[in-house]
Formats: sequence, structure tokens, C-alpha cells
Amino acid sequence: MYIWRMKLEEGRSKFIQAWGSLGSSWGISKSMAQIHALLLSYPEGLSADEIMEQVQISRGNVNTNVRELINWRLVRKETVLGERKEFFIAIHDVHSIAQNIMEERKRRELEPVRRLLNELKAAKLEGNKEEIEHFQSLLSDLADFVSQMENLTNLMTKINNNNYMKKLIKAIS
Amino acid sequence: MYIWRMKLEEGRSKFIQAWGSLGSSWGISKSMAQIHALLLSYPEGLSADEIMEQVQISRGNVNTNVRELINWRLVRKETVLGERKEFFIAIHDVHSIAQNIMEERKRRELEPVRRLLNELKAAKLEGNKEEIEHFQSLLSDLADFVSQMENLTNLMTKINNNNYMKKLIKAIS
DNA sequence: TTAAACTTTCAGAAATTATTGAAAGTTTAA
DNA sequence: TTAAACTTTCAATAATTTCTGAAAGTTTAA
Repeated sequence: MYIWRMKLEEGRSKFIQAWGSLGSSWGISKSMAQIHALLLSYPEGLSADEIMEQVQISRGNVNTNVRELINWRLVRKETVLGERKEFFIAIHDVHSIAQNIMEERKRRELEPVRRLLNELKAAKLEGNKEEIEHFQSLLSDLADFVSQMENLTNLMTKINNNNYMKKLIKAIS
Repeated sequence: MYIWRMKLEEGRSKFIQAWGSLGSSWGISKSMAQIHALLLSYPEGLSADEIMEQVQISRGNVNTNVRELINWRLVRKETVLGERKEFFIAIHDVHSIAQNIMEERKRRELEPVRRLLNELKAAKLEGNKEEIEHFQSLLSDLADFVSQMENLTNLMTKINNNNYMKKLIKAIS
């Protein structure tokens, strides 16, 4: 692969831009993904003004999306002694990032499915016998699938904290 | 849990509606998710007109989204002897569904990340030494994470075809 | 061939989601 | 207290995504 020279700032900015468009395909707003990329790329915390400046977005947008990143536990607020304003610093440990994203997605995506399936499973259906059987077997298959996904995300958490487990997974997969 | 009576059609329609809104949070268009839910709930294939009717969407929308479902390998075209029109039938096996969704997401989400990371890794960065070190260690951590996700999706494929493996996962997680 | 039956395409409209920016709210130092 | 420094909110607007429907394209039967 050809090697070229690049200013750190240029690399960072490429990373921020690219992470932003990737965010969209992950169902995350561009600004949120860009702020996250920016904060990941800095060892230390940045203020709202610095984020506005670097990502070129409004104050309101920074506020909203930083709050969201904090909800996802991907970013923490930091206060610096003698400074009035708040600083925002990313969680830098990739294992924690992965785990927090997984947990949030489980909560947002898997749990509503489970609720729906339980609701439908609880109903006594009336109509064509074969069609009902098909529909109910669909419901039960989906419920199994959801459980399996949950097992798998739990497994991922385990892997993250355990190098032996990581090797085991690699070996059997 | 209280048990109430419900017509099959009503249950199906609830399922379609709910799957549609879940689709949105999965980054899938509502119509695509609804069509998929409809087709999953029928043991046999449906024509474009039947889909339009049941999901209450336009012909163009059906055409676009059914094509997308076929790209994701979640639906197949079917022809019925003596019928001019095409029918669409869902893949009903939940393991295949899961596997195809995983593969498509891997392709769409993980691969672009890998490309970005490789591009940045290949550059010789110039600037503050500590900041560069931090940035590069971020890149390498992310690359590790991507590999681990890939291992995990491969593992999922294995699990699906192997009941022993499924139990193993449940046991260790 | 023709024309009926069907599928595909795509420009414009509608719906949804993200962003701005200014006003309101809060905290702190003096 | 006051006022400066900062954060939050949210109505209006912009950007993006999805959907419609009519026209163009294709296939098949006669």
C-alpha cells in the first residue's frame, strides 16, 4: 500500500467526516457521530465552543447530541478546576464503548420486539386453523431468535473482559 | 396474563403495524418492514396487488421495497403455473433470516469502517507526537473491534446450524 | 402484429428527521 | 443583589428520506 504524508488535523478531520456518514447508516444522526469521532480523537475533554468550532454545527445541536452521547454512556462531562464551563470527554476504552452500544441497542431494539411478541402470544386467535398455526409458529420462532441475540450480546460482554474467552470464540468460529 | 380473543387478521395487522415502526428504529424503511412482516405472516406468496391492498401503499413503493427485500435475501419471487403475475414469498426459516440480515449488515456497516481505518492507518501522520499516538491507538483499537464483531457474526452463523453450539453459548454466557 | 396484463422507473410531493439560533434558564463570582 | 458566563429549550427551517402515481417498459397470449 502506498504511504503518503498527512497532517494529524487532516487525518482527524477525515475520520470525523467519515464517521459522520457511517453514523447515518447506523441510524445515528450525523452530528452525533461526528461529535463522538471528534471526542474519541482527543485524549482530553473539549468544551461546547470547541466542538461547535471543530464540527461546524450550532450550539443547540452540540447540546442535544452531547446529551444523547451521555445517555448512551459514550461520553462523560468533566469539570476543570478554575474553569466555569463544562468539558466533554469520550470513553476511550473500546470494550466499554462496544458494551454500551450493545446494551443501548438491546434496550431500544430487542425489548420492543419482545413486548410485541408477548402481546400477540397472549391472544387467543380466531380464524383459519392452518394460517393460525403458521402465524403462531412465526411468533415463537421470533421469540427464540430474540433470546439468542440476547445470549450473543451477553457473550460479547464476557468476551470483552476475558482474553481466554476471546481466543475460544476465535477458535470455534 | 389476561387472555383475550382476536381475529387472526387483527393479530396479523397488529404485527405488521408494529414491525413497521420497529423497522424505523432498525434503520429500515417502514414500508419495507411492513411488507416483510406481511409476507412472513403468510405461508404462501402474495402478488404485488395483494401487498398494495394489505399494507395500503402504492404500486411503486411495493416494487421498490420488494426488490430491496430480495437484495437482502429475505424474500423470493415465485411464479405460479398458469398465472401471469409474480408472487412474493418470505424466507420463513428464522435462522436464514438472521444470517442474511447479519451478512447484509456486516457488508453495509462493518466493511466501510474497515476501509476507513485502513486508509487512515496507511498515512504517515505529522504533528504533535502524543496526539498522534493517541489517534493511532484509537485506529488500532477500532480495527480490533471490527474484527471481533466479525468473529461474532461468524459465530452466530455457526450457532444457527448447530444445536450443540447453541447450548455451549448459552452455558458460557 | 396487437393489446391486455403486468412490472419498472422516476420526478415531484409528502413525511420524517435533523439543525439552527434566539430567547429563556441557570450558575457563579463579586 | 447583579451581571457575566455559560447551558438548555424549542419553534421555525432545512435537509433528508420515503412514497406516490402516472408514464414508459416488458412479456405473453391470441
